[in-house]
Amino acid sequence: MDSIQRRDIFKGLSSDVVDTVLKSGFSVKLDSKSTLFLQGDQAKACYLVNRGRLKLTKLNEEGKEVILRYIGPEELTAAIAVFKDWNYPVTAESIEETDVTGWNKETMMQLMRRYPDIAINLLGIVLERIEDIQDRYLEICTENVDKRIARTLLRIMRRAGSKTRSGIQINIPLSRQNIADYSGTTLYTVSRTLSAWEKKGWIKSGRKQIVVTDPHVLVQFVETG
Amino acid sequence: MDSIQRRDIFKGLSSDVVDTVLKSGFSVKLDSKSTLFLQGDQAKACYLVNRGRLKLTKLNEEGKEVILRYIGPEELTAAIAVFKDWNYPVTAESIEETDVTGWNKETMMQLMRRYPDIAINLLGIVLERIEDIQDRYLEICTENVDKRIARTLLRIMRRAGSKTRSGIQINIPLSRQNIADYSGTTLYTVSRTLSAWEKKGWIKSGRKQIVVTDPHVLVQFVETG
DNA sequence: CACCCTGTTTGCGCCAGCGCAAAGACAGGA
DNA sequence: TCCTGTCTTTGCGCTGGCGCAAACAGGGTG
Repeated sequence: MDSIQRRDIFKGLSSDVVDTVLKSGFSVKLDSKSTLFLQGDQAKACYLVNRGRLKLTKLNEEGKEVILRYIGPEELTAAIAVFKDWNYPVTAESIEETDVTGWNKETMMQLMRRYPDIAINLLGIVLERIEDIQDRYLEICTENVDKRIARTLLRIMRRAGSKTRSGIQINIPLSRQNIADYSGTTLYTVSRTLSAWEKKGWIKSGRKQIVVTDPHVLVQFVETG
Repeated sequence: MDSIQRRDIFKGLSSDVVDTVLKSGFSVKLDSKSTLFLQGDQAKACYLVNRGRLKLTKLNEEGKEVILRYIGPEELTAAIAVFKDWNYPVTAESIEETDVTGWNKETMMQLMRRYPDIAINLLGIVLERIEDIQDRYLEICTENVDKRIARTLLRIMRRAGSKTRSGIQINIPLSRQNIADYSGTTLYTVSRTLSAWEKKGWIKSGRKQIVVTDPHVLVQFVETG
């Protein structure tokens, strides 16, 4: 799934062109827990994360939330903003200090026409995202909670994990509620499930932090019963 | 959601160019219930439906199925095929006699480089699809079955409904199982739910066919409790 | 050090929705 | 016309997961 390299957006472009493109964007610095854009707002710009991390969430009418994705360094979000009068379908909020580069609608459209590779790269990125969400849609339709929680941990681990002596550490502050919002369940169920796994020695978890001590057995778990 | 017009893929192109593009594709004719491509196969081409309709489905390891989308005339599918060595993430099967135009990987890539508008249009199409699936993902995470079934009917109705004296008829043969696979539930639950709505006069249904007699009250139902 | 705030755990009861089983309904073919 | 295969309905019992409530844990702050 991570077949696409980071900084994909510039793949195939000469460094001169990359410079030009970067210069045509604008820079935004965010504290932790601040909002880059809000679901429903008129979409004005798309963004590349340079440092830090964004959380993309979506709310329904009653205020229930799901997490669609975390966007880390060298990743892009809000490609939607390139088109017409669409609104942001999600909310983007920083979960730590974050720097991003933004391009507004017209700029990005001009860039894509001048450098078709940008449009093509963007297409590749969006296609990768669609695969991810389709996979998750299938999972939530067909698999029970335990497996979905396991898949959530593995997913996030792969994109934001680092090897330590005791296992693979997830470098995002993840509360039980966050995991629930990502897996389509509740904080209670996540807590119970993680407790069970901790007893089995599959993971070690503290407040808002998780170490997957035995990734292999977790993978086994999602693949077999 | 249907803000994007059909035949979007050619938007902004002169009719000469459209001709060229169409000529560079190949034509495929399918009987009803035949497979255009299979999930997991190496992705070789993307397709535009000229006549008929495709059903896009995705299976998990245990053989459980979800329906991701129906692809009707003037709509495109398998944009994924444009890139590298990806495999089809879904299966496309005709649900009636269907004619499609296909472009293989290299051809499409050349076309996009020559006519950036094609890449841009494709991007727009894929972005629309991602919004749709994200909406559905949110729904299945946060809403109960009845609402999801209602939304499914409305969705399909909007894309494949025609006005008749008794209401809006859905022009796709939809079994209870199909609706279940689209809504993330079971055929039993769909059957019970539709029975209830039929008693209330919201819909009229026969074997594999549905007429929404009162679309307005259905909309009301999904929006309020 | 004490306090508070936020996050986590766990017991308990409940119910939405699942899924078997069996009957019923309809379409198309012979 | 009857028969067969597919689709649909409905009764019934069960259970996975929800969600309240209440206790617990631990980091940060004054």
